[in-house]
Amino acid sequence: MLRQTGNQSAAGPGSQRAPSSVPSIAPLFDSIELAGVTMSFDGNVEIFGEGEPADYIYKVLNGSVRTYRVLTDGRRQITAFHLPGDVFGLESAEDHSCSAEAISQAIVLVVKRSALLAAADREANVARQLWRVTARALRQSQDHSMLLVKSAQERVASFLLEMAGRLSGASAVELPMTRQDIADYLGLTIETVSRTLTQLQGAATIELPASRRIVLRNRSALNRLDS
Amino acid sequence: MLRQTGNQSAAGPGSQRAPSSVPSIAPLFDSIELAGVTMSFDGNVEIFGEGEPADYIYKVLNGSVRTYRVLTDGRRQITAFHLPGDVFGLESAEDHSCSAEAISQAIVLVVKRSALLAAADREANVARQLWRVTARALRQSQDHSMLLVKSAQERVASFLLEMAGRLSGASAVELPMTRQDIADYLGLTIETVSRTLTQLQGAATIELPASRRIVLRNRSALNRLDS
DNA sequence: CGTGCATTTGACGGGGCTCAATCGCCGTGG
DNA sequence: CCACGGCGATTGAGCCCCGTCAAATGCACG
Repeated sequence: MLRQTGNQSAAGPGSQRAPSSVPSIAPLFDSIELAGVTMSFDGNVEIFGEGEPADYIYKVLNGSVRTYRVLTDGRRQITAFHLPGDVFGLESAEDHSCSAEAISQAIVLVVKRSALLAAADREANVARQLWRVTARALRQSQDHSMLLVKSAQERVASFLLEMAGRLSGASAVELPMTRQDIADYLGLTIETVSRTLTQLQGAATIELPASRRIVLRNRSALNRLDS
Repeated sequence: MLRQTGNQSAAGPGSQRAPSSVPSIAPLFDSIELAGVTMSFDGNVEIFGEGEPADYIYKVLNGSVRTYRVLTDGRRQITAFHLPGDVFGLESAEDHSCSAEAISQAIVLVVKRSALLAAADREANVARQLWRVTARALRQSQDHSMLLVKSAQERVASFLLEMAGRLSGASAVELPMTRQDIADYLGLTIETVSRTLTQLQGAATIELPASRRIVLRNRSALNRLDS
């Protein structure tokens, strides 16, 4: 198993190379022999930084990744969580508009942007996939904007439903991220997130066997809050 | 001058056709003879609705357009304002993820989605432009998300700077939208928007000769608030 | 068992929302 | 020319949700 840790920022494929052929399943990365390189990042290690040249495009194979921006006063806003199968880092501009960090240990497929764009020029199918993935990210970003204007209860309920849908789809969720991550994603404080969760637990809407583990007891109540 | 008003929703090019050749300047729409159709919409008239099939892609030639979503409880969140030159309605999915309305009278270039996608399949250059425009919209959506976690003062300051940059770039701005539009864009109430503006006027940061007209007196103070 | 970090819980204050009244602008008609 | 009505915008009063500050609890690891 390959492992590349402590690799700070501006992560192009470094010394460790993947065992050549990676069975890429994603629509964007198959049909082309872009055979990227896989890299592994420890938790809280930067994958790329805001403002850095966007020379690579990434796909989560394992683990989870957060992309975020930092305001001048230090507040951090997480723009998206990326789970296995998700593509991130697609920028049309030269530079990344946000930073990316592994949440816990994550294995990521890395593809040279120039190679992908060249392939897109050659094969219309690749170009179409590239556009679809970007358009889907746009829709998700808009979904996220909708979150940010709701009440704390609505934001937390929406978040739980989103995560339950993306991780397993079952009613038991093993969250990969901390309360601080959740708070920065929802535009709340950790205290408000925590209080809202215990409040939902008190209403028998959810159950909290462990801080990272959440069981959805009453999905319709959550959907009602989702508004 | 062509004019097509009261055209409710699901707006495909209707009976009125443009005087054939439209000098399209936008990167996305030139280099192809997609010679779309221009349509005119009165203020507050729907151009397309959320959930409707996304059969067309649009570009503002004149006037301004808002795209928005409505939450189940009736709250409206404006996702973006589209000014002359802006492209909107690009969806990879079959259906529109939001609704679009003209703010005041607006003239819009309409291009069949299938034609644009076919052209993208034939010409790599078109495909690249399509991707670039979508990626830029993604970045703008993320910028918008950053707005929504700031304080009221910061949101209004950011909004004024954004609009000043997009309309003219000068320090005098003639806003096309109402206070309600601004509030729904910033995730605030009209009262808070209004109070914040008068507050900024009191601090000699801006001037309000008319409710729609705003003069930026102290740009650096606004930048400081923008945080 | 002790240390460190994440999470929870509590008390309190303030920023923005709600409800309501007033103002200002503009078009219409007497 | 002015009165009136309608609508958008402003202003005021009160309250509540959520942020802030602080302390306690739980949990993993040495």
